[in-house]
Amino acid sequence: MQLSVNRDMKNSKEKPLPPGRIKIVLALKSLLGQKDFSTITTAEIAKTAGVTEALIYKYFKDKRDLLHQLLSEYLEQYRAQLLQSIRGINGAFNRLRKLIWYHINVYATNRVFAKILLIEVRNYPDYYKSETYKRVKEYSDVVLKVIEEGVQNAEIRSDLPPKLIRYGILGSIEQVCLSGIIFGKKINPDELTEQLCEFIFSGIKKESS
Amino acid sequence: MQLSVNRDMKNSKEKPLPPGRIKIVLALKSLLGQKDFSTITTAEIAKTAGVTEALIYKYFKDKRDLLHQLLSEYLEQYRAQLLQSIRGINGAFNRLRKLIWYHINVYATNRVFAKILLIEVRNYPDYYKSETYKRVKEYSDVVLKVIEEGVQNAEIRSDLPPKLIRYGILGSIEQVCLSGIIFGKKINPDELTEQLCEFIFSGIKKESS
Amino acid sequence: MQLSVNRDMKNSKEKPLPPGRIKIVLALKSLLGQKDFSTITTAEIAKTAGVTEALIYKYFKDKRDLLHQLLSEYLEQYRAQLLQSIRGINGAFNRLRKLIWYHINVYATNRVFAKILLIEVRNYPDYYKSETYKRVKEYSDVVLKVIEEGVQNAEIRSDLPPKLIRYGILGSIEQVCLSGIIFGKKINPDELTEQLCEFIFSGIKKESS
Amino acid sequence: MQLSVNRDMKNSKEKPLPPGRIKIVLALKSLLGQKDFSTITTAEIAKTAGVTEALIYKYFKDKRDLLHQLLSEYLEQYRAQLLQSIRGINGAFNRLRKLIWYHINVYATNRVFAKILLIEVRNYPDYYKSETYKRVKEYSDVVLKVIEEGVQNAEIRSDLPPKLIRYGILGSIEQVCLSGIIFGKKINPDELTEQLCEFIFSGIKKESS
DNA sequence: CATGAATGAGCATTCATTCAT
DNA sequence: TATGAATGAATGCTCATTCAT
Repeated sequence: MQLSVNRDMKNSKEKPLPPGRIKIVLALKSLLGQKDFSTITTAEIAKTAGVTEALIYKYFKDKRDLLHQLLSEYLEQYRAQLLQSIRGINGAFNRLRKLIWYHINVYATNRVFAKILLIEVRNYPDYYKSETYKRVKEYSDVVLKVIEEGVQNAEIRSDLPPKLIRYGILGSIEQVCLSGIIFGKKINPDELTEQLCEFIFSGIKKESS
Repeated sequence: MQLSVNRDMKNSKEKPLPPGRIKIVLALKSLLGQKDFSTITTAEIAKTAGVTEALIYKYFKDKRDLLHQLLSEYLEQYRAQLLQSIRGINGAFNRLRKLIWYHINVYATNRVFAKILLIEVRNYPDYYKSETYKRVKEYSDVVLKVIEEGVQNAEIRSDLPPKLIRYGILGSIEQVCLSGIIFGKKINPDELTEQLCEFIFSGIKKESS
Repeated sequence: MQLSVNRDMKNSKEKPLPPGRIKIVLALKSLLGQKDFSTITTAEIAKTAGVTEALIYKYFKDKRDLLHQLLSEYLEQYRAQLLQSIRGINGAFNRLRKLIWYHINVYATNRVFAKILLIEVRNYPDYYKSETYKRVKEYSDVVLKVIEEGVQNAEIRSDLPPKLIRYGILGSIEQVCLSGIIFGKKINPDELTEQLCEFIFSGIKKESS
Repeated sequence: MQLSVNRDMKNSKEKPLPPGRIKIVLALKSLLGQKDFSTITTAEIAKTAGVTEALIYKYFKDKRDLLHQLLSEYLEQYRAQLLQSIRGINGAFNRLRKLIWYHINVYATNRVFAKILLIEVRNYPDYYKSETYKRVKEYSDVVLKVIEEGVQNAEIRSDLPPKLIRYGILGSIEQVCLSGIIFGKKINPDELTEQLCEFIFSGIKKESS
């Protein structure tokens, strides 16, 4: 579940990211584990990273951009792992179950990522125009694809819009994880996956299947 | 559901609060509807209230104290209304249903209050030592009493600690309302009450009754 | 050595000072025993006095004026006591000894007064134009008179200007008391008087006498 | 007697201090010549220095730290000069006389330094835990060494603890300079040194020598 | 690739003071 | 005689950000 930050996203053959940049992102990641983004100062990030504050602005437009890029790197990483994790699994429901488990497990094991995604970025009005939001959509498109395949294979009801189903799935996961994240409680992926699938599958499963 | 801030809590015959104080509380209330408490500045509060920043510190120890007092006033108001609303209702389950509905409805209709109570104050480590927390407990004691009466009247199982039941009820309400509050979605009190009661009642109802 | 603040200075037959005023002066006196004048706030004075801040400005032009008036009352009190204390004493040297002892004793027993007089007021450029400074001169005129009488009675050298002698006496006392006051050490009036007189008297005493 | 602030203390080969920092220290030094530290504002310091207030906090922890660092630089400078000035002088008494003169002369020529050291810093309770206090002790250790050498060479009585003697010397100098500093009177180093030595030497000189 | 130096705007908070009642 | 309400002007300090080198 470790995220490699020293590789460029689009093409892993490209030259590695400069060490200063890596250190900065690593520093923010570490700090986000301890406190809110809004209470983290650039001075703090620079000190933790062992670089000067000015360097942050060499690589990132501003403090918020740094957060967004960190999030992007996480998202890209998780999207790739997600794709990998459902490879070779047959049946829409088995794939969805795996997918739900993977998603909950990310939230359960990476609180920093969960906190950013579920809380921090949403406060900012232009989040939905951001590059980050694009990546979030890329990520959720993986879910959509699995659903659409399930519909085509006549496993999933065709009278519900796939997007609605995806919304239901991701929304439920969020709702279920959110309070755990906010109040710092443990999240049990196995149990939650079980409960959630129980609910979702019997809701969307075609009667005849 | 409007909270009257211009009356003293303990004794409605006492002299009215000074207009500046009222304006300040009103200003914060209005601003909390638009943005996070941490991003609201004293200058902003003062400007919105039409008073000077200094006046804030005449009536409140500091910015946080202002938030706490606002919350206190809400809590006292709601506790009184809550007591009023269950008067004349017979049966522990009917009382609980009313109580749950009332509670959810407060969250649904007063987002500012909900946001403060469920998110803002919790970040502060000494919240649990605060005067505000005392009022929260006063409020939740009303719930406890209803449960204990239900136990005494043999309506509610006596093998579960009443405090645990209260925790379950309030916890469920919170969990259910939290994401609605954070993501600004509508909360439907009738529907949620129905679902919640379904779950809670069949869990705690005595078999023999 | 208690200073009665409830009587007007110029005429003891006049009506007593209003209780609010008395309380304010008393409050400042008490606070000056604990901390510097510059760190004492009007809010603190008012609270200690049990009155509102506004009342301070009914009786005193400003915070500094309050200090000056307190000092004035002390000075008037001490001048009267000083005159009283040398009554019936014969001989310039005996009178001076008494006078020096009295002066040192005031500093020793009333640190508040000493601190104001020796430190606080001097920082203010217009102290020398103030009403307070007039009273200080009135006080030191008592010393001057005793010296001049000593000169006329041929007890004290006539080749030294009496004002210079007075300056020497009061200057020595100050110097000797100052460090005690600043560093909070005890001041021993008997001992210091002895040493100071030894020095001063053998310096200014006429050879032939 | 001018203190060069643009050089590092430990190693004169090190890179020079940034111009902003120098300007700030210079500005405070200048302002301290005109008014009390407590009445000097950061805004004033910044304006006098021709920099922004924020820069003060880049180089100094807070306003008080700036004062301490200024004092430290003075102290280090003076300690070095003091060591230099007694080089080549033979005999404990000659060395002490020089040392006393030097010390008084510093107070006489650098009122700013004298005021800080004798008045300002003492009000702060944690002065005695500060880095500055360490330097003061370093400085006074020079005095102690001279005394101890005098004892070993049988010039100074060995029945008195050297530390006591040092305390007596420095204490006398302080007491003698203090009122001059507070009341802004001139201090005559030659005369004061003469008087002080007269007193101290005949007190501590060994009978037999 | 990275830094040292510097900044502008803002922050919560304080304080002496005023004035209508 | 006394007060309750309100204020203007600071105060020490922070923070994200810029830019020449």
